Amino acid sequence: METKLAVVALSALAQETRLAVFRRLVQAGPEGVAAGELARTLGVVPNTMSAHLNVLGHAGLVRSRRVSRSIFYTANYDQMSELLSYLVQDCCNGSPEVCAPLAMLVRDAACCASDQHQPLTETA
Amino acid sequence: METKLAVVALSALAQETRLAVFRRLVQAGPEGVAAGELARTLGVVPNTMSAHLNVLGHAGLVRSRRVSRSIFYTANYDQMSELLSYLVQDCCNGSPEVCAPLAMLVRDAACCASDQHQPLTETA
DNA sequence: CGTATAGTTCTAGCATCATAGAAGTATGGA
DNA sequence: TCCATACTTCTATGATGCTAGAACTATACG
Repeated sequence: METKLAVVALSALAQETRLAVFRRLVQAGPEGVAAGELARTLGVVPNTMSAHLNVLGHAGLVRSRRVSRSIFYTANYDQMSELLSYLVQDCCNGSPEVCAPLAMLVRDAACCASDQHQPLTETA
Repeated sequence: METKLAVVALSALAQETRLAVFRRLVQAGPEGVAAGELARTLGVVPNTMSAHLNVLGHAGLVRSRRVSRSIFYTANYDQMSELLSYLVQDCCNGSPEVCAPLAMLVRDAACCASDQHQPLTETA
């Protein structure tokens, strides 16, 4: 990840409402949550929520898809993983063999994420 | 980690100079880097750098210690781990068995960090 | 004590961001 | 076509943040 994009992503998360939205979407999984429900449950007027979602989307942290009249937002796990990787990257330069696996794990944080692999909901 | 603190930490990292400083300190390891050297190498005047370091310190992301006339700053790996944990926490609520180990790994990101355990440099 | 080095605090100006009212766009149903 | 629902875009205002000049504090050394 590039520095500028990392700053944009961190700025997007550095706001109480947006951070709450993002974590809610992370927890919600691939199905996502409608913009209206996010606004309602977080006590924010729709236009403000829309502005926040726009910021998160511009940072690549969320994606949206229209379902009838609602617009569902989902967390972009890949982007989140890249951001985490960027933060721990080259951690403790002296002992990379310790941090390398961590970075890989973080990179694999695309759990139940992209459409390429299944959510693994059957194990529960 | 509490929401407010997470926002403060993310805000601290959501700025180009501060993000560069933090990553440099993450890479530098336990020894840290002097404030003056950070200012010089990143092309920032000392007082501005001091302000940035103050923000990072207030967020708990860095610690400082005086060595003669210089003040050395080090990354607080524990706080970083907590922040990463906070972001991936409860990821994909449907399949926690996938994300739980990830969260634990991130929590253990205190590699070569605190004075409690060794850097494990012998594996190389 | 006097001077140089290393950082910090004070202060002010400029820029960016968060918020919400009002208006506009898109979908669904009668 | 007409209306209701669901979001978004436009706009303006108040708040917060970044930056750097100037002055201040702390350490080192002769």
